[in-house]
Amino acid sequence: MSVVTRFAPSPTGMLHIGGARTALFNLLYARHHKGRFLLRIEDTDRKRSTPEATQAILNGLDWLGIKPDDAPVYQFANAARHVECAEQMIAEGKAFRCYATPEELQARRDAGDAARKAAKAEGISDDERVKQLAIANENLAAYRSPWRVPETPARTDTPFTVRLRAPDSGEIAIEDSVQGNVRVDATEIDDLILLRADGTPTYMLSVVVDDHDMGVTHIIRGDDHLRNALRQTPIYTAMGWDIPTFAHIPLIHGADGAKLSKRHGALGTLAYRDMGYLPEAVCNYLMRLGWSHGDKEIFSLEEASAVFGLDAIGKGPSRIDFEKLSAINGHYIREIDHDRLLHDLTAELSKTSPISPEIHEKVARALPFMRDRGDTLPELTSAFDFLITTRPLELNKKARKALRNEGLDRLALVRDDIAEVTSWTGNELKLTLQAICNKTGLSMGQIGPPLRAALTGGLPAPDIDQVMAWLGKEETVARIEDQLTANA
RNA sequence: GCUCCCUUCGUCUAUCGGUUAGGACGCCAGGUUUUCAACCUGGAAAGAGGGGUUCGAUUCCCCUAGGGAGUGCCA
Repeated sequence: MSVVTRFAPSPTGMLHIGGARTALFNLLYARHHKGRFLLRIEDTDRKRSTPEATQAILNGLDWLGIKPDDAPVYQFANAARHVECAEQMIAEGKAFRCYATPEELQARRDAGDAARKAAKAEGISDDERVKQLAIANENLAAYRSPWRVPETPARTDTPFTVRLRAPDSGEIAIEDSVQGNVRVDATEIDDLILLRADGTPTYMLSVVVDDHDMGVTHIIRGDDHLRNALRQTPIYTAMGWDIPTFAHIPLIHGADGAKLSKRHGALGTLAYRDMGYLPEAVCNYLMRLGWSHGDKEIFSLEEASAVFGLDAIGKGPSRIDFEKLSAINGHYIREIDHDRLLHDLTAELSKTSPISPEIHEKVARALPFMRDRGDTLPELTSAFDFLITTRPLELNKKARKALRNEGLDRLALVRDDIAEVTSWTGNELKLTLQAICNKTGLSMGQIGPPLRAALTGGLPAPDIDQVMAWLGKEETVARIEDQLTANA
């Protein structure tokens, strides 16, 4: 049987980093088994689902390079089918109509909670406490069965929900590829609601029906759904369907170990793009969060899918670490295609002010030698400041110091020889500087600093001969002249 | 509260009863050096605690502590 996986987000917000990783794992698993990876938008909550959120999710996946093998399925479009299944379960006595109102249900829950709290708060004997707890639990258990109406009388006058008739006794168990064998007593599983009072299907029903209809064989999702897997298996059983393989992966936490919040990184995936991260870096980082393959750190999607397996996923939650994300991003900044990096870089540069064709050309020339000067696009961008800055240069403290007294003399000393260079290449300029050293008896340590100060204003920059080559003769000489005249 | 799950350097992780407990990020030191990076070399850094099982436990079992998830007519 061919593997089918799916990613099933609900369109109520951005595609956050945890969702992206879940999608990634599903993709990787399907690829590894030469199966199919599908996307389903779980929009059954009409109040909270928005088209904007759907688009944001689609865009986020697209940016990461996570492409489903088929058009997305919109869950709400299958509502009629879901209702049909619920009705079949009613007809077969596997589901029932429940006439309890939300208020009644809440009252029951409150009563149970209150009794339990009271038992805990008051200083009472163990015997008494056990008794009270028993009463409280009985109250809670009571909310399973009293509303079961076997004959399902036609009571159209009262609103009702449709509930699954969950097993009353025994054990419900799933064999989870990540969590292992998870079993729970049947009394722990409630008669979950299949159809709301307004007749619409709930998530619980819809996922099961859609997963079955889409032929999903492996459900890989966050472990906040582990409990749901236990609750959903009775639906599969009631419908006489095969239960798919589950794999509940641990959630991602913020750097402080707490649940991911807006503060940490529960940002939309696209926010990472805007922060200057490359999609392959985000993918790579996400893959390694909770999954590993020996000591290997760098994976392309292809490399990862070749070796991906559920058994290598850890059970504990992992924390997001932006330092490491940046380091991996740096790796990819050094690796990706020149034109693409140039494109991204100029886009980043243009954010502050539009750049001229001349500057663009200089940046393009310098880029191959500048790649290791930043792990993210903004960092890399600022490394080009010395090139982009306009005359007259503003000198920082260090540069001013380098251009005092003998520094200025030395600058004057090199000016003519540099101005006479005809073949304006880094190599030629390097030789020129060496020749000046030989001629004057000065060292690079003596002529370098003032020259650098004049050319960069003190901004960080690579080798001075390269700097001159990229600036071009005209700009180089002009920057030197600026300092000589300003300090004359 | 209850149910279920988890626990190796600060972080991500390797180890599938016997290792000087390995790698990566970060950190520290040194080297290189005309600035700042990069780069190279080296270093510090971990089995939550307590009981078992075993010739031998990070590894298997139990307890405790800590953390997480769930407990909706949300998904």
